[in-house]
Amino acid sequence: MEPLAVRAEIKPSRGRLTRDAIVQAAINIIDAEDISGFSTRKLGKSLGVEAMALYHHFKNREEILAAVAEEITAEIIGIEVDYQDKSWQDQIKISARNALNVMRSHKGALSLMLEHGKISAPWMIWHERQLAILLKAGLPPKEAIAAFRAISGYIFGFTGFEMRFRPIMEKKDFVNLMIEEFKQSDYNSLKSTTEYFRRDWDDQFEAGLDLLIAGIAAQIESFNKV
Amino acid sequence: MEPLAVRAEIKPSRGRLTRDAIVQAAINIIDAEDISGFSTRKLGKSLGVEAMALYHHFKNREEILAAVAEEITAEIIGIEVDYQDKSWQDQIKISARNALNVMRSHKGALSLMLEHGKISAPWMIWHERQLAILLKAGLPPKEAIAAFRAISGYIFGFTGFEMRFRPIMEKKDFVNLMIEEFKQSDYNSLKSTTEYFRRDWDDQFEAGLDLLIAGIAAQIESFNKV
DNA sequence: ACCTGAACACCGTTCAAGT
DNA sequence: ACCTGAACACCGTTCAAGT
Repeated sequence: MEPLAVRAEIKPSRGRLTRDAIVQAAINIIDAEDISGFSTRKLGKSLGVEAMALYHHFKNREEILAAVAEEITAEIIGIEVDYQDKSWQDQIKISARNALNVMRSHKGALSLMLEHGKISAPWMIWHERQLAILLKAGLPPKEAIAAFRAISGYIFGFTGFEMRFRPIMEKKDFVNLMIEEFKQSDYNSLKSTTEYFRRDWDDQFEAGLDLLIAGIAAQIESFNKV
Repeated sequence: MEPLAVRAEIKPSRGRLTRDAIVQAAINIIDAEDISGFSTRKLGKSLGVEAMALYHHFKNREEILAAVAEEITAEIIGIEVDYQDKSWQDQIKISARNALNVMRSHKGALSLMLEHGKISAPWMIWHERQLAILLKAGLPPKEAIAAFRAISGYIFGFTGFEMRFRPIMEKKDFVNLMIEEFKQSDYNSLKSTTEYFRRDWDDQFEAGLDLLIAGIAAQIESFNKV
């Protein structure tokens, strides 16, 4: 009979690794160090395991990153509360803001989704919910898809730019650098707006969304008239 | 005196490498093999040079990729023709379509810009031109920036999704797979629209842009009324 | 079934050395 | 000034072996 101590040491390391634990550890690394700081070897180490152990749960690195993208998509749709009593405009706004907030908490989320995202269950739920809102609001299928793509494109595009450029624009010397840059140029439109670029990201996000919603509302109205 | 043949062999390899040549070679690799297939060693080999020679022209891999992102941004704004006689709506549409076309010809462009893009000269020209159109159309600075961000966000977000999901959706068995997937679900909105998803990308891009333009036009009108 | 160790082919980057 | 060769610390992944 073997000493219990040894069994006790080995037992908890048996089957300890799960897909969920791996995905969570991967998200932690990517949040802290960006995608460029992610490696299967680091991931293994953070789980107290050799990197090769991961291959028992995932086919390869690509599949791990696809699972991370799916998990973040699940986070985006998961925090959506019941809002059936709200107008379609408010429903669009609430889910858009949720998406923005989740992406803000995972800086590399968008690149991850664009490079490794699959058509996953949460991704389909996102489609389903947005389409349901737009169809119920009165858009025919074809127009609903165009509106859906416009909204999703805007949300993720805006977020992508914010993630990349906001830190640069919010640096103390950004405006001075730009003014210096513009001195010998004729970038008059940029000159007159530079100061606004670094402020009010939340308001700007909402304002852009309102433009889109106004366009959609006008289209719904035109359909109702016929 | 040394034999000329040797000098002739060595001479053309002296100063052969330029930043432009490196960037072009990098674009070729990324277009053909995606970002994941890019390495400084491959890049060197494609130029007939050791990878370490690149370090004389660029500080590191990151700087090469930033230069690639800048070059593609230059392509996006470079093909914009003179359109001063068009309406602001058409000017927005033409430049949006140009951006879409360039991104279509460089599959990995968006990820590249979001991960390695800097506030470069062509990037500023893009801002300047779009803002000039919107300011001239009648928007105050703050609203012009919101509209600019909405348009740019939409263009790049839509394009990002198209690059990632269009190839998947256009596969022959996509609709069947989705129908199979939906059989035991209540994704009713998706069910009724699945077929539309794979078609008419150009029309959908235009339709989404029209929604945004309609919203902006309404806002301009409201400013004119005051 | 689940994990390790050794190995392979590949990375980015440095540094001293060559011309 | 521009490029190479050797070296270093890292990759992703495979495979046979351990429990």
